[in-house]
Amino acid sequence: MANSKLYKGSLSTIILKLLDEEGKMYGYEITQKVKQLTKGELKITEGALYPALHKLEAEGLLDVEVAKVDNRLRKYYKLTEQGEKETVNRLAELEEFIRSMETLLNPKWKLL
Amino acid sequence: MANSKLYKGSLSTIILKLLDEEGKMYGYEITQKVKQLTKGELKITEGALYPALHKLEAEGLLDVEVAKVDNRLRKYYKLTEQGEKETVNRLAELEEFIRSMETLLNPKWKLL
DNA sequence: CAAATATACATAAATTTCTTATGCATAAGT
DNA sequence: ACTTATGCATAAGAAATTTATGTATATTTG
Repeated sequence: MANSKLYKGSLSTIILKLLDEEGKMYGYEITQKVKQLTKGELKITEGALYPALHKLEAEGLLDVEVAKVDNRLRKYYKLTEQGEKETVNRLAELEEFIRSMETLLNPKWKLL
Repeated sequence: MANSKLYKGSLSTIILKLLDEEGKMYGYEITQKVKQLTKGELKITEGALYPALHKLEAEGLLDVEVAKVDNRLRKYYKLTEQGEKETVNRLAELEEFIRSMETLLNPKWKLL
């Protein structure tokens, strides 16, 4: 996998948001969903994803449930109650960041 | 200084964009400008800013010019020709990232 | 006028987060 | 048979930042 440009810090928020929308997902599914939704612009690498999932779980924001499909293992993650609250916070933070970036990138202030 | 949430990777692009708009700026001025434009949402710390400026200079994207104002030192930075080209690229990348994030955060896809 | 704040640069240690490189295993396509 | 897709995982290294300092001058404030 080559370039993706994720801007460090946004990954866990993306995960939380997807789980909030989809209810439950497993790791591989998340990588494919992000690739599909962003038309290949964002590629979540496994080396980033799995540690991130484990961390979110350790923080008590995710619950895991193991399933076996076609003799292959899947680990389904879903938000805990605490995870849902934290999702709200992180989304607000990320959206605030995006608004700030747009302010900087669309310099209406140049006119002032 | 407390929270700012810069999302690693965006700092150098912010610097390049500001210099593209303002022509030339010195470090401290950049921190204040970002704080002002984002109404305090984004705070560039000095520990991040100065190494970033030095790196951009080392990469040949910035030129420096030292000035003394009120017996205090200022290092004015401005884009080199190469810096102007690179600014275009990095802005495009960052805007692409923002579009991707908005796709993920505003799930019209939930309706599909 | 002494102390605090603002201006202005800088660097180093530690932390966080990610990339790259592996590794294992099963299923499906060619 | 071989490659690609599915599915998990970890470790080493790189990159970008935070936090903590350090130095120095100017201005504001009690």
